[in-house]
Amino acid sequence: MSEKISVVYHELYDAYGPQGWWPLVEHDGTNPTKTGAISGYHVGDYTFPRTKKEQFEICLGCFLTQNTAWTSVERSLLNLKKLHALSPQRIMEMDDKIFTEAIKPSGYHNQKSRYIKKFIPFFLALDEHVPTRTELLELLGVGPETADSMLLYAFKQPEFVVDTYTKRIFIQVGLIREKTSYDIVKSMCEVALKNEILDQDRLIVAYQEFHALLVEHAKRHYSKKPYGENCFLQMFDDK
DNA sequence: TTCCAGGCAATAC
DNA sequence: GTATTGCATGGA
Repeated sequence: MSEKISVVYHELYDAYGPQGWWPLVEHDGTNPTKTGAISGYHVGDYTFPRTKKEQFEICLGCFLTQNTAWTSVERSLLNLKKLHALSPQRIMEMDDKIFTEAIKPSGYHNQKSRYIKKFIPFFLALDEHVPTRTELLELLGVGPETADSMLLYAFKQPEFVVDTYTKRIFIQVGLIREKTSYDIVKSMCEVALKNEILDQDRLIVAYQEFHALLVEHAKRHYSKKPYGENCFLQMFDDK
């Protein structure tokens, strides 16, 4: 099973190349091969986030992208940028209604606004401390995917991110069943990559790329039914 | 018009 | 413990 996941990772990497996640609005890099991308991807540069502000922007994106297309999230982030409100301090100073209005394009804005306003004191209190997964999961609006996304992309911790796309692809190629739990899928991916990548920093990069690659592949072949049309991964469906 | 998007909390069984 | 349901905008 580990071997098969590894094959999936390498097939996707060969097909699409490095993805440059997590996108940042203030970074002007692009990846023209990416579906639905406007800007902000930093392909091949794994030095991000380089500041607390960039780290915060990633956390913000983790909330905003819950069940929402990234293009919509980007619209919200650009609204905030225009208001000079891409920092935790500025958002706390802002009127709730103005903040909520700014993130309206990404949907569920009333709940996401509350989640983020409650998250900010937690974020500021961290200072240089890296939060644990458990600490994050205790926060309102932070479930397993949001926690892992923050840990992997904002805090550079070796925590694999599973999303609906990941499960959809894995079901199609016969790796899991419909009801396989989040934690099981996460663990399967982590074990598979740990087996072949011993260096910690490279492992984190591989986690980052694998998740991004699964999203990219799913956007192309698993967004509309029937899922998996023209998906080249199914050719490796032999074990 | 209908379906879907880089989920989560609250509630029901 | 697992299964539903509400949350909401914007694009295909």
